[in-house]
Amino acid sequence: MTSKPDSPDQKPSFIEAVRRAQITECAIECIAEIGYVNASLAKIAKRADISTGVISYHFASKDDLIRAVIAHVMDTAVAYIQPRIDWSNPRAALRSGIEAVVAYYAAHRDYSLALLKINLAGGAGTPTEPYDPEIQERRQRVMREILAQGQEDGSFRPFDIGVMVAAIFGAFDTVPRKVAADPPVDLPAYGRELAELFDRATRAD
Amino acid sequence: MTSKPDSPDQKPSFIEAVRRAQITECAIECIAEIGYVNASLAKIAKRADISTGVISYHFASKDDLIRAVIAHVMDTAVAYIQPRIDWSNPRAALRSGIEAVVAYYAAHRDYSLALLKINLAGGAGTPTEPYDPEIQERRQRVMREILAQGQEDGSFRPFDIGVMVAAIFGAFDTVPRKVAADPPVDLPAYGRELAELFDRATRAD
Amino acid sequence: MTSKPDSPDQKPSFIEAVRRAQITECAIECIAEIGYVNASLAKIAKRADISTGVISYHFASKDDLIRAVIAHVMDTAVAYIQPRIDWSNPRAALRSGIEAVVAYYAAHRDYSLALLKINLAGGAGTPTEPYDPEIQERRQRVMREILAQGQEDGSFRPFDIGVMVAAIFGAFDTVPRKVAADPPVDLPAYGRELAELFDRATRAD
Amino acid sequence: MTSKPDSPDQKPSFIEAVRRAQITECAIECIAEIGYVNASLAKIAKRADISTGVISYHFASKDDLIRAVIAHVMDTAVAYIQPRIDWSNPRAALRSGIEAVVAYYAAHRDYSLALLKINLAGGAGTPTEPYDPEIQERRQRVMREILAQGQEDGSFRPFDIGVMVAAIFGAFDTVPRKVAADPPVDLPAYGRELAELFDRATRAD
DNA sequence: TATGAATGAGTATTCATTCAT
DNA sequence: CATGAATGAATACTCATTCAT
Repeated sequence: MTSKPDSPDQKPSFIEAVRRAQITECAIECIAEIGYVNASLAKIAKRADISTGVISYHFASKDDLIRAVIAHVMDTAVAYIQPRIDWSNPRAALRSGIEAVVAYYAAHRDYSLALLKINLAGGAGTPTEPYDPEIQERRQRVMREILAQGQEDGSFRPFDIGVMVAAIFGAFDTVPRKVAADPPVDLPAYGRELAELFDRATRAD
Repeated sequence: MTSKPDSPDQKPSFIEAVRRAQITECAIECIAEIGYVNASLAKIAKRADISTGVISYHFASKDDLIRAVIAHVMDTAVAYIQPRIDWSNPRAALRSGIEAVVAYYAAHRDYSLALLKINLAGGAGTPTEPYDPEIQERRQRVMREILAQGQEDGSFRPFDIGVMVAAIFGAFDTVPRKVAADPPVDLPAYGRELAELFDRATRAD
Repeated sequence: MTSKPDSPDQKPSFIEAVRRAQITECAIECIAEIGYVNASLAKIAKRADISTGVISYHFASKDDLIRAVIAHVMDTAVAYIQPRIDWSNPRAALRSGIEAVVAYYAAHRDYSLALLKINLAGGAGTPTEPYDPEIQERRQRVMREILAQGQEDGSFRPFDIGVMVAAIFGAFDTVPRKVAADPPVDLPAYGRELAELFDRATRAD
Repeated sequence: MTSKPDSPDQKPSFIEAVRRAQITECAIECIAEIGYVNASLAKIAKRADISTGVISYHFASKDDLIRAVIAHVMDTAVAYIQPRIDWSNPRAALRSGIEAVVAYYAAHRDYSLALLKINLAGGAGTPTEPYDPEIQERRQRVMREILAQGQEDGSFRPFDIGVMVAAIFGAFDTVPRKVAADPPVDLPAYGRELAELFDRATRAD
């Protein structure tokens, strides 16, 4: 749905895939480092040591590239986080989920930083919406499920799920800035702190 | 370091102040509406119904203007929030503080939205820092004090203050997006939910 | 209807008018010389010895500039041709009209050449339509009137007016290529030949 | 001077000829449909469902391809029109010639449209000449002969042959735009009108 | 032969900034 | 003080062409 071959889905051709991956990676680094605004195709190309035309050759537009970036980040995030969630009960799921996200952010600082910056750059035109609202939805879906389950089985108190999810992801968005902070932050501890924080914020009684 | 180059720091001159205020205000509206990226000096000037040269005359650079925007937003925020904090005890201070911030965001949607967008656009060059780290510091100072007091007098449990502050402000940053959400969000309720959330997250026992 | 000031119609400001005229003139020369396709803003700017930004400053877009070119050519053409038409009777009107058009083309070779090239460059998207069908309409209106009058009063035979007008303007479009031909063409004679041609083609009997 | 650089002018090789024909055909369609300007090699290649490199392999340059297009159109035109000319006398030849050309245009709308658009796009550099003056010469040769014969045997009045030929072809160039006009034009009638027009314009007395 | 990947110049347009008036 | 005009660099994107495979 992203790329250029209009003859629907032939074969992405090995080198094509490699190039796209390389460009996507460089774009992520660029955005993380200098911001979404300043990450021009020229700068991304220079970082990849290719000509700008190459990017246009492999991606239909800058928007197409950005969507590839988002997709890549989301995919790796899901792959990393999903198996780390302990589904034995909602409280455990929440704690492990939060810690997994922080761990992922710690492991892929550029990825999460890039995603954050893209999401807040402004997007289509509507002032309040992030780059792609559907992306936000996908990000939050699992967390929403955990909270709903916990309220159902009585392990969580009756709070507004939308507010809680927003707060949790608001907290997540602070992580990238901490990753390379000086002095360095103990990220596993950061994750545990957040887990404790939201466990207390959500649990019954 | 800010404005007029020639006369070192003589008289801010009435008209000077008025113009700066007018331009600052228009810049805020512009940034909130069309995003930091798209808020060019030309567009800001058009909104203020002045020529672009006027902006350059009163502000040394676009960066200078943005700093003025930040300063203005911060000042009004402090003026709004400060007197709304109930200092009778730390827990009351935290709750009232959180609700005051949300109320401020609700009342000055453009201000907070602009600030948020500026902070995430990429900034000076350092990868992890927002547009101006000192600004962030100022924003968080009061909240930090409240938490410290509460831990001292035993009304708060022993958590990492840095993490808690980050989480609280992460939650704050979600508010602007909710302000103009469709369907509209009940913002006082949103503030109360957040207050309850962080009260539970912080209180002793 | 053409230009940039959105505050509807203040004052075109002397220098503004001068610049627009200069740029329009250079655009005409460029298009006439190297073709509509190759007449990039950069080349037009170079010919005017200004930076490309100046063009963008005075014209909202390239399309806007082209429309200004068309309008300018049309205006001068009407001003030149209109008073040269002898309205004493349809046959005289047709002959004088044709000769006036050829004379205009001879006098303003670049203008007519530019118009011709613009009209055939392809325009909006529809394959058969010229750049702006309405322009074509305006060009042909007077000639259409003359022919209709002549058919009414019996001085012209009953032919299809649309075909005749097309043929006449088809003949006009050949003039620019003759203007600078080598060996040079006797243009007044060319005009007289065409007048004779279409007089015979149209007259009764 | 045209294609393959290495083997001077050995064997055009069957597949070579086929490919060239295919590409030429697609180029014509492209130019007719989206205009000479927009008909990039990439788009032509896409239409032919081949890679862009193939075009560059079979044609030395885009210019070379365009010349092939012109040649192909000219060849088919001659093949179509030539046998339809009634040579019994000059007036019959003129009428039948004109109707044959219009008929050809009607039958091969894309061909004539493409030729027209190429000729007016700007060409080599000389301002007044169409893409290839020699082509124009070839187009007009037969018509020129007919007119000369008619003047010799007294069936045509003494007019300037150059002017008359120009007018006739000027009229021809209006046909492609009529072909796909909305509402549709009755083209045989159009041809008959033009024939009548130029018969009256040329005949003696 | 044919391909798809790559290049580098070129496209229109926007931008922050400067400066004479 | 303010303006409008001008600049030159930067923007995303397209193009004809080349070349290793």
